[in-house]
Amino acid sequence: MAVLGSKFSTASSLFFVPNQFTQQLKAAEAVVPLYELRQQKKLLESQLISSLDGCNNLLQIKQVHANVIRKGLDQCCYVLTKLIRVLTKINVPMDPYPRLVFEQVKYKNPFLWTALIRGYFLQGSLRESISLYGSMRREGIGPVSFTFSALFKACSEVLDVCLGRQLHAQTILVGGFASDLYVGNTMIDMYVRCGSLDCGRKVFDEMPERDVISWTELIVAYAKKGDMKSASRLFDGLPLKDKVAWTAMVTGYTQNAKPREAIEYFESMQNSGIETDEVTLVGVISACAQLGAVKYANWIRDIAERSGFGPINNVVVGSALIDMYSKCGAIEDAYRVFEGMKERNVFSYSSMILGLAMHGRAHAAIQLFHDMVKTETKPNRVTFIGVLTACSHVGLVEQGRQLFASMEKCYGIAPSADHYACMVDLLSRAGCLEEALELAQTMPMEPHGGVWGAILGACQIHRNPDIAQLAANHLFELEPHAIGNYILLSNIYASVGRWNNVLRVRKLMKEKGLKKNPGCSWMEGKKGEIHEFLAGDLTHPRSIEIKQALQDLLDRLRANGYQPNLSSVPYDVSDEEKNRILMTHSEKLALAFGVLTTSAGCTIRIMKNLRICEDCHLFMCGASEIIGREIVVRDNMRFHHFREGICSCGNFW
DNA sequence: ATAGGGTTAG
Repeated sequence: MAVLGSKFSTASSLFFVPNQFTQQLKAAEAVVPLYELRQQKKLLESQLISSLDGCNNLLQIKQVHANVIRKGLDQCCYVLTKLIRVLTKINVPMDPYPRLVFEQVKYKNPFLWTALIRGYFLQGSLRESISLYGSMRREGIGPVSFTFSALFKACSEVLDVCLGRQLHAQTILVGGFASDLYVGNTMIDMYVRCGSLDCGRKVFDEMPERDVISWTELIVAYAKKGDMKSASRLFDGLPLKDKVAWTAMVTGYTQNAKPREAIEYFESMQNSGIETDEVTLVGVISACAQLGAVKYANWIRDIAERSGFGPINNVVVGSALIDMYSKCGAIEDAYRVFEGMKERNVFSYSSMILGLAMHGRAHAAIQLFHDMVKTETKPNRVTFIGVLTACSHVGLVEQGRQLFASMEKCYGIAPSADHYACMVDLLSRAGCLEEALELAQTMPMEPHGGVWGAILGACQIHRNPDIAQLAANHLFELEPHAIGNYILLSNIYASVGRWNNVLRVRKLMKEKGLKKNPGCSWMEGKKGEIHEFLAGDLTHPRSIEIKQALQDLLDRLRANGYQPNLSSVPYDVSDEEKNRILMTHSEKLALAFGVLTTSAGCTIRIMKNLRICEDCHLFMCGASEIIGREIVVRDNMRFHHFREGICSCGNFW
């Protein structure tokens, strides 16, 4: 090949020596079979590599290795590098097997060296790894930037920032590598993954040359830390913004609970002519899920479908859409997406199960779980959270116990504190407060806020101020600033008329400088605009009409047997005053507005920032019957579908 | 070959 190459390697041979032209042709003919041979070898290599990719045990790898030797590729660094990497992946000790593979190659390239160095490193033989790095240098092979990239990658995998720093020093010592773009980028990534964002930033600032990857790495790091200000400042300075960088911003805002900004960035991204892919879509879909607005939900779904990443063929987009529609209150749409998907994985099932549970369709959720385990998709910890939540919302204590027991026995999943929290929730809601308390006190790990919070919540349903105080004591330690716990405890005391205790809790809140969140409800208008209602607030332009509509509703409800639940007012005031306060609750204002502005037969959808109170719940039940409409309320916990006087939660929330 | 992604309960 080298001989042939030299024969027509210069232009002069072609143009100035005519009698060589025929030689050229002959040479070309000779090249063709060689070329084919090369293609064949390439094909063979890639076949062997993909079969190595499919290996997950030593025996399979050894078979492929035998095949490699039979085909005469026992000196091919490309394939053997892969072999060593696969052996590393399944944790085969570097000595002796991978080491032997390495030794048998006469001309080792830097990739092969690096594979072995990385292998030793990942298996904890740091010294061997460093000494190999020394031998490599003595043999005059590198290091190449790739070696450092691999080593930094290894550092970030084992989160060893100390060694990372030493290697960083090496890159400067050896000379030149600290300014290499690849090395720099992997260094940034290493520091960032190890939690040293500032060091990553320093590397970035000192790099003589940066590319969009360097920028994006840092943007993501700032976003993950919750510092969107720094992230967006960097992004603004980025000269060439590509798809990944834009997506990092969209997703960053989503992950920091800023859905409107995420959607804004997505729109600017589209306006800049950057194409959308599935990763971007997933970020925006999550943002729409947080917004909870059906209008946006349909908007992004359309975009997904038009861009060729629709839910039918794309399992990730599909799963995100299921979650989004559930959180927008459109559980039917969520189910239609689920049904239409060609492929479903554990995310799709878990999202659907959680969605059904959130909407009070517990039996459907449990049924879906049983359907799921008949398929090849194995449930994971999140799936169990979903199905246990479902049990708890309909009070299926026995079924919940069985499922909980089956986690470890049938699926090899050790219950986590969160799963215990579900069980405690299930028991305490069902009225077994003592048993729930005992489980919280005997569970194998320290109970977290979720566990005590479940008990506290159930104490309101079952009017048990003593256990409530006990749970609250734990909560005040674990979450001293979570205002909801204080309010809940005070409401529990209020509901049984222990006003002294109510005052004590209020005083505690005051001492800690905690202020009650005002209740707030909102509705999506016909054009997608948001109408917001604060408790007791009459600043809406149509508040006179709203007040009148609410009064009409109240009169009709009373005529139908509704009696206001006065214990929902946590103040020690007259019954008359209690009656008045109840009618200022924000969800009632929103309901009256909904009655005024939507046409008959149309579902009224209300969102609320706090948990719906008992009286409003009762009121909604009655209203759904009287006006003959479905009312959907999303409170901070879950969805309530009120239809013909009955709520999907079975008065159990 | 170094950058971006979906489900979590009170």
